[in-house]
Formats: sequence, structure tokens, C-alpha cells
Amino acid sequence: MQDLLFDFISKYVDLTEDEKNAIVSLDIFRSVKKGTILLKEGQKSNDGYFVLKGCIRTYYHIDGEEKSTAFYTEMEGLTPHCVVNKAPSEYYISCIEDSILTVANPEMEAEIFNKFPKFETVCRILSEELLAKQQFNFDEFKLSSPEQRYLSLLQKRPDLLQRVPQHQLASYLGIQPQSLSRLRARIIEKNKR
Amino acid sequence: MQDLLFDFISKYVDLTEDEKNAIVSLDIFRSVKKGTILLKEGQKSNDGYFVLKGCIRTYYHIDGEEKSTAFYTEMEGLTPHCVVNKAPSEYYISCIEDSILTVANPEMEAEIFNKFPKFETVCRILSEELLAKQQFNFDEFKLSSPEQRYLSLLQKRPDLLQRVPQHQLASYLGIQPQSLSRLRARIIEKNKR
DNA sequence: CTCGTTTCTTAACTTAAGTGAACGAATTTA
DNA sequence: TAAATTCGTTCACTTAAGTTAAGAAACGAG
Repeated sequence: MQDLLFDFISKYVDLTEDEKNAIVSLDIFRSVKKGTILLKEGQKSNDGYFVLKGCIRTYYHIDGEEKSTAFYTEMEGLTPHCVVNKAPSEYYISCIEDSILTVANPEMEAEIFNKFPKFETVCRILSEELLAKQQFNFDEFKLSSPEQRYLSLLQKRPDLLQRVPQHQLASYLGIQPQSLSRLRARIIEKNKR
Repeated sequence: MQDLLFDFISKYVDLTEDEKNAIVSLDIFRSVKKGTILLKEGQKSNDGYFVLKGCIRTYYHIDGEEKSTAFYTEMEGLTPHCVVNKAPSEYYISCIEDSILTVANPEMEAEIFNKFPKFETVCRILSEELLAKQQFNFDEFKLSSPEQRYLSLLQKRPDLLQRVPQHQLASYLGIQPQSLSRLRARIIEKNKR
């Protein structure tokens, strides 16, 4: 199970047995059941998550409705906003499927960075890469219509359409569930003609 | 001028004279005129930018139109997508005002990280912070209407409304210039009643 | 200062998303 | 397994954004 993590890291740096053991000894691996809420609105936390298996989502409670904004699947990580700004969380994080995660806080990271500086390099490169990709995704979102965003999701993350309930995907696409339903019907209609 | 950078870095770590000199000797400070294009679509580049003074923007050429998606002002930095994915750039970067920037590539960074590891720590923390904030901004964007996004921009970055032509702000808000104009008229009308 | 271009606004019309409600299907839970 | 809840679709209606076009205002180059 932890090999999933080591395989992923090995794309960036080679790990010695010592280093692997240091990570294992941090006891960061967690198995969580579908539906588990990892973080609640208003709560303070220092934990960041990395998904080894399964899927977690972030969502907001607005006017009594859940609005999902992001989904994290295999080999994707999330540092909640509240960890960075040291304020109560604006959103919830929950598990969509039974999942295996790593959970770590900045203190644990500091400890391991101290012992093995190359981990810090990996983390720096990873977050710089993610930041550039995230900016590019944001650009694409701004430049396209709901229909284009749906079609692009269909291309890029077809798995999400299977794993995630449609009404949660709607807010992820920036629209209402009814609009997503209508938009899908429109696309099917177009393809028939 | 370079004190702008050192003041900014000093929020994260203290710098010795040695370290400051090492940065200065990299010769990364650039003064650029308004209108200068720093990166073109299709071009490959390894340069990242950090704005000490002025404003730069990223934009796409779509159907012969410029679509602006991001603006970077004082103490904001940008690593273009093409630096990360080693592919030709999908977008342009240009200067909106006469600006003072730092321009650096990964090799230069590696050099300084090697000499002074604490720079790598600063960069890691900065990009992790930015990533979490960026994700939060993206969430807000998805959850709000064009009108709400405009009002929120008015609150959070009122300077942009002064510095940036309105038709460039439109695509930044994910809408057409005419819609932004209409939307503003609507808001003024509401406030009158 | 003037001419030409760019930028902003307005208007009329089209298209699509938001909203509220209803209904059947699917899923959960008691 | 039955009842209850959640989920997805559809419909009618409202509201706002996209589109096309035209004209006024601001700006910039020569």
C-alpha cells in the first residue's frame, strides 16, 4: 500500500531504505470509510492529505446546499486553505469512496525535511508544478462555457463521471444540477442529428 | 529597487549580506517597458517572473481575439505553464505598465538553492501557500455569478480596476466585454434606487 | 493638434443558465 | 422489504449572458 507512495515519489527522486523507513515511522497512512468527514467548516486543522487510493472532495455549505468544488483521486494531494491562513476552514472535506490517504502536518514535514533535504526539493517541485497546472486549468475554465467544460471533463477525467454523483459535478463545473442535466440532453440530441 | 525583493523575502527568512549578494550576482533584475511581450504563444522558455513593480498579464489568442486570464502585480510571481510541461507556451505574457521584474530559470534557482538551502524552503512555502490560495480563489469563482465576481474584485483588488483596461478584465471575470459593461450599468442602476 | 485606432457603451435579438416544481428511479435505512 | 430520502430528468418561466452592430469617448502616434 505504501508502495503506491514510494512509486510516486520515485518519479522525482530515488529513495534509500533509510528514507522509506523514516516516512513509514511517521505513521501517516490512514484508511478511511466512504462518507467520512475529514474536515468541517469552521474547524481549524493543520493536516494536509494525499490520496493513495479512493477519492475525496471539498465542498461548501451555502444556503443549506452542498456545493462541491474539487475532487482528488489517486496521487493527488490537498493542503486545505485553513492550514495556510491559520483560520477556521471555509469548507468541508469528505471521502467519496473508501480511501487510503496520507495525513501529515507541517511539523511532521519539517522533521522529515530536516533529516532528508531532498524531500523538500520534491515537495517544492511538486507544488510549483501543481501551481502552474492549476493556473492553466483556471484559465481554461474562464475561457469556456459550461458545455465546453463538461465536454473537456469527459475527455480529461472520464473516471470522475463514473465515480462522482452528477449533482456534485454540477457545482464543480460552476452550474446548477438541472443545467447539467439539460446540457447533457442537448449534447445527446446534437449527436443524434 | 532590489530592496523590494529583500523586504519581501524577509517576511519568510532573514538574509545575510552574503546571501543578498549571491542573489544580486545572478543578475535577475529587469526593467521592462509597457507593452513588452515577455513570452509568445508557441514559444519555449524556462523563465519565471516575479513582479517588483508594475503589472504583467497572461492572455490567449482565440479566434483573433485576446483573452486575458491573469494579472500579476507587486510581489506576485508567475511560473509559465510551458516551463513546467516543457512544451510550447499556450499563451502570451506581456507588460501592462512599465515594470521591474526578476527573471529566473530553474538552473539559476538550483544554483542558489545549492548554496543557500533556506531559499528552497522559502520557495516551497511560497508555492504551497499560493497553491492553497489559488484553489480557494478558483472555488469562489465557480460558486459565484459574473456580477458577484465583479463585486468581489471591486472589494479585493480595487487597484486592478484602475490599472487594467475593462475589456481585459472581462475575460478575467469569464465574460464578454459587453456583458461587463451592461453588468456595471445594472449595478449602478440598482444603487440609485 | 489631428487622424486613426482602441475602448467603452448601448441596443435589439438569440441562446443558455437560473429557478421552482413535479415525478419517477435509484439508493439508503429502518 | 417497505418507507423514506436522495438523485436525475423534465417542464415552464425568468433572468442574464452571448452576439452583432453602431456610435461615442478616450487614447496614442505622427
